[in-house]
Amino acid sequence: MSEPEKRDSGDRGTATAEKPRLDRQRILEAGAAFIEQFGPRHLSMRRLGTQLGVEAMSLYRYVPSRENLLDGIVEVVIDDLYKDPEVYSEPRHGWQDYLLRLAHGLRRLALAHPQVFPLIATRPTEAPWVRPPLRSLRWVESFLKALTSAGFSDQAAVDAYRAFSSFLLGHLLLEVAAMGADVGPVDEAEPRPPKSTDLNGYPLLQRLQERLSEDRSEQEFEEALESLLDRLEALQA
Amino acid sequence: MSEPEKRDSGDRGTATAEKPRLDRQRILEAGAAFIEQFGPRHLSMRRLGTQLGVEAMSLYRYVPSRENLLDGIVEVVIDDLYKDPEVYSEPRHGWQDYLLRLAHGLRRLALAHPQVFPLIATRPTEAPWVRPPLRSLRWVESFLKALTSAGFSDQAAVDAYRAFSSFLLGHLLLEVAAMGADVGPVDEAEPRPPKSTDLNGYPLLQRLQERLSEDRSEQEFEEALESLLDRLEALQA
DNA sequence: ACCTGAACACCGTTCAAGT
DNA sequence: ACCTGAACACCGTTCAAGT
Repeated sequence: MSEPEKRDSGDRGTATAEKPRLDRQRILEAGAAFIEQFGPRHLSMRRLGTQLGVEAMSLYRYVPSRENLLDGIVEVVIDDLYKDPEVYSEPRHGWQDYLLRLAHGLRRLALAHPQVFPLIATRPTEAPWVRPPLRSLRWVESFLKALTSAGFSDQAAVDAYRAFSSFLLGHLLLEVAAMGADVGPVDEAEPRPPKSTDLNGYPLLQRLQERLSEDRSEQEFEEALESLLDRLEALQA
Repeated sequence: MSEPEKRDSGDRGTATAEKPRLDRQRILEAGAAFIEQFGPRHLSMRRLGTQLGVEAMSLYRYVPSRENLLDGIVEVVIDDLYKDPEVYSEPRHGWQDYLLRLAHGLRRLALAHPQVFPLIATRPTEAPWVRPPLRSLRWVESFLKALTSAGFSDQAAVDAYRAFSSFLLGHLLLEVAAMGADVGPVDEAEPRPPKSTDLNGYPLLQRLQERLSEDRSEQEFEEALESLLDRLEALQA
């Protein structure tokens, strides 16, 4: 009780700091942080081990493989969606409000984790009809409940679910890609040279290059989302 | 002239067959075929070399790196779009017809190369405003030309380009993923166990599972595309 | 000119061994 | 119970050497 917690070795000055102890959750969180910092391509069992002050082989006590590690990281990050106080898992002010909140919550999540989001969007899911970026039985159930309760037929609710997933996937993937995220493999070693593309022979690209480079992602998202909701409204019984 | 083309060694029965000779185009095509057969994760310089009856090191005479190889494969596959006789690079029957043909051409391409498409969708492009799945200055120019010529303002043409890319990316990525494609890393070694997910506690998923598993991708695509065109029509000056 | 062997610095993963 | 050292079968990439 009275003994201060200090071992004879003191702090050994390992890679990042003296970390408390290994467990699955800590490994997954460290993995997410690693990917956000260096990109998914740089995540190796060995480097993650070093980051945690441990040999790579120790990770296998908690994580059966690198693939499973990546799946776990995706889960850990997507868990934030359940914690987002602005996102409801069942509608409180109508289905449109529910969908708007869900869409905005996912967008916040993507922007907060631009390097991890491509994994959320592209890792295989447990069943083919569990579509990214929703990815979990729980959210699909929640989605279908919200819409059928609001008067959508079974088929209309399923169609809405598909349209909603495609919409989010396309928009958010392109948005994080534009942030320079690691959508697929990338080299962050080279910070992307200015790369002044040669636009000779492309008069419209020359004329519109400034407009093309403007960041209109927020307006884009809001307008497309609104248009999607209008379309879904037409599906309602 | 009279000599039959046969060397003293005869056919040595290498990996796939006695291939003519190495050059970049042949390597890229073999790479595309390899990915379509085994998935991107299994493509290594060494295995591709073997497939071509050559040591891995020989590839480096034509391809500076694996990254460059992947980029080249994407280009080779997307070149099919230029060869598609149903896709016009400039409008012949109005901008809607042009966009419909372009969208359908890309969908055909995705369905013909389900394993390569995720690379088309996720590899970094040469400029951030060159968005997948269009990916090339030439097509972006073509797109913007078609719309501005049809009376779209510069800003409206750019907005339409963005909406069109997001739409295609979301739909086609989810469609090939549902085909079991390698959207991100995957193990094709295991042919995906039946994986009868436990739906206890998810009453709607239970009730809707059949509907959720139905393939409605074509109708989905057509309806969403039509709705997109309606939306773009409203942007026109 | 074109391909290869050997080498380097990495991987993921297993397993007997240490504490 | 938890971590490690050594080993295996792979990687991508370089380069001097072979034909």
